[in-house]
Amino acid sequence: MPANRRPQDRQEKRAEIVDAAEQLFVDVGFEDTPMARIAAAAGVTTTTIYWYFDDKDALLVAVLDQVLASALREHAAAGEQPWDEQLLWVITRLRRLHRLVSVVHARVSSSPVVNDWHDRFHALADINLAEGFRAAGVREQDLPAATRIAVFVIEGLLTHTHDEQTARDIVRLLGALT
Amino acid sequence: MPANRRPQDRQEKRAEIVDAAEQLFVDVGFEDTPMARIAAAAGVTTTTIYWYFDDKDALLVAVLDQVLASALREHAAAGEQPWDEQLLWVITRLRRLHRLVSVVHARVSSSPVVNDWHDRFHALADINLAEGFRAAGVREQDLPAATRIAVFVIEGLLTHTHDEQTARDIVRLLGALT
DNA sequence: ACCTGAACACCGTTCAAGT
DNA sequence: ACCTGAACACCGTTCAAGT
Repeated sequence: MPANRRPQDRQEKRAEIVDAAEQLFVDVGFEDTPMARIAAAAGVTTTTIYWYFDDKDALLVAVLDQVLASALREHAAAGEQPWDEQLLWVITRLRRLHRLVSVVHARVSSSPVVNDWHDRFHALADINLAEGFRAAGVREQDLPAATRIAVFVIEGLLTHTHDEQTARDIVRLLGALT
Repeated sequence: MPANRRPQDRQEKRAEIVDAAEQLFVDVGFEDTPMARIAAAAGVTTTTIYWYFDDKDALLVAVLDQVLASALREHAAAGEQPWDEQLLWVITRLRRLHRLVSVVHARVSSSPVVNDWHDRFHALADINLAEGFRAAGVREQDLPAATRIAVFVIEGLLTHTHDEQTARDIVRLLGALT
C-alpha cells in the first residue's frame, strides 16, 4: 500500500465506476449490461466493483443519485420559466433516461435499496411539483392529486414514445387543472 | 405417440403452463421466477416449455394476452357505469398486476415481442379511453392528449402505492379535463 | 409430435490470496 | 486498504436421444 495514497483516490475510482455504469445503464440498459462490461469500461476488474458497492442494485442507486443531482443542477441553471415550459424542459431533458425510469420501477419490488431511492425520489418530486402548482394557482386541497397526476404523466411521457406536438398538447391540457 | 391424442391436448397443456406462469409472474415477478419454477408448478420439465414457447418473453406475452382478455371480459360484465367509477374499477381491479406493468415497460426495449404487445395494448387502451372521454364531452381536438394522460395516470397508480382516497381525488381531478 | 436429462453459455457474486 | 484470478451458484436455452 503506497504511503501517499490520497483519500480522494477512493472517490475518484468510485466516480469512474459510476460514470461507466451511468453511460451503459442509460444507453444499453441495466439488465443488458453485465458487471464485466462496466468494469472493462471503468478500467478495473469485475470484483473490484464489489469493493466499492454492495451489489449491482447499489451501483444503480449511485448512478440514480448522480443523474438526479445533475438534472437538479441543470434545472436550477435554466432559471425561472413559466410552468408549462418547465414541464416540457424536464420531459425533453430526461427523455434519454427512460431506461432508468423503467428499471427503477421494475426493481422496486425486488431491491430494498432501489425501493428506498424510489420513495425518496417521489418525496422530492412531490415537493417541487407541488410548489409549482401552488404558484400556478391550484387550490390547496387539490395539490396532492394534481402533483401525482403530473408525476405520472411525466413518467409516462418518458417511458413511451411520442412526438413533440403530443407532449405540448398534453402539457397544455394539464394546465386546465390549475 | 398415442393414437388417441386429441388436438386440444396441446392447448390444455399450453394453458396449464400459462396459468402457472401467470400466477408466478403476478405474485412473484417475471425476473424473480425461474423457468424451472414455472415448469414445476405446471407439472412439466423446463425444456418442455420450450416446445410450446420460443422463450421466456413469448411466455410473458401469452400471460399478458390471457390477463388482458380476462380483464376485458370482467369489465364488459361490470356493465355501464359512470366515467369515474369505471376508472376506479380499473385501478382497483388491476392493482395486483403492477408487476406485469413494470416488467412490460422494462422489457420493451430488449424484447421485440414484448414491444409489439405493448404497442398493441396501448392502441387498444387508447380506443377505449377515447370513447369514454368523447362520451363524457371532451372536445374532439383534446381527445388524444386526454387519453394519454388517463393512460399514464392509470399506469402510475398501478405501479405506485397509494391509498384509496388519493385514487379518488386523482380521478375526480381528472374529471376537470372533461 | 412431444418430451426429457444432460450440457452449454452467461452472469452476479464470493473468496482465498496477493500487495 | 485495496485489488485480483479462480471458482461458485444460478438461470435461460439448446440438443441429442428417447417415445
